[in-house]
Amino acid sequence: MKPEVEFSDCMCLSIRKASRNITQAYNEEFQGIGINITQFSVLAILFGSGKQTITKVAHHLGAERTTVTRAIAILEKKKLINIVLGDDKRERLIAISKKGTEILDLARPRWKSAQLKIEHLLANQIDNLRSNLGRLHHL
Amino acid sequence: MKPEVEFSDCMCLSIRKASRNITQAYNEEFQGIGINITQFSVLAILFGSGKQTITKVAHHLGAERTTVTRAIAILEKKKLINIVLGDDKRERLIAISKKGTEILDLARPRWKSAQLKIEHLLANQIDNLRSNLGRLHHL
DNA sequence: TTATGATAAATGTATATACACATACTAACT
DNA sequence: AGTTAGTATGTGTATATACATTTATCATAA
Repeated sequence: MKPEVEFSDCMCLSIRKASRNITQAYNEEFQGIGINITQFSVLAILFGSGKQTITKVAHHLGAERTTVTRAIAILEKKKLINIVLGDDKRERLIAISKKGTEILDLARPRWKSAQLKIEHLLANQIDNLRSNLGRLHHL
Repeated sequence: MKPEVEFSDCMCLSIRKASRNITQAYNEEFQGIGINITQFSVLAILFGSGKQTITKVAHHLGAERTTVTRAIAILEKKKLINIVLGDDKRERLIAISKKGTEILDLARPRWKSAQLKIEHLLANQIDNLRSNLGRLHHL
């Protein structure tokens, strides 16, 4: 009765598929706002935690630093952030701009709408899912 | 007692982070094999379900068609697949090659090892997680 | 002060992802 | 046959992701 591990059960496939689905769902909500969920995430962190280095933003997001570097470049091009050199001149300190705050205000209810759809879909399973996703950080 | 929806609870962030973690875990197992988990997925589908169009591979993976087009191009460059025109000349039929089968054989135990690590980590929660990820396909 | 090791960040390269658009072919209707 | 709608795929562009390497700066020991 040994349970065979089947490729069709690949957890990597499952989670990547779910990740694509969710990302698209959020991005659909953001249609016409001028930012996507990735950019929203960065702006929300900057708004909530204030001016900080790219490395710290990456930690907040749980993302690779160089990935965040590229995201920051996009936000800079869109004038949604301001960048200044730190006292430590290796650092670049990133802060949300006025325009960034305005767009963030526009985007917040869209985010909430997407989030509520998922919470509704998952109903009582949401904390469970969150907890299980959390375990995967220990890989 | 209204539960406020907080950005720190963003499901999109959680799942994308988990997706990155898992993908990296699988890819670490694949070190030195010459393929990554994405390529493994495509080869495994071709091996299991035989020669088929790009569109069908995309359906199997639950991925965007054009994403699969790019993945197929990489596998072709690596000589891990063979491509022939279908009777319907719009179609390109993709089949795993001899070299592809050999690498798949090498990769299978690596995949299983990564998969077992996750199943072990999640223990009795695995079916639960799978089921919850499945629900997200209805977005 | 200089040499050295550590840290912050950028860049090069490859791949993953999505969407809009273009192309080629098929099928079906007239 | 000619038109037209639908289908399979490719390509352009933008962004996301990861890893290796490089550059600039800082901190510290000699």
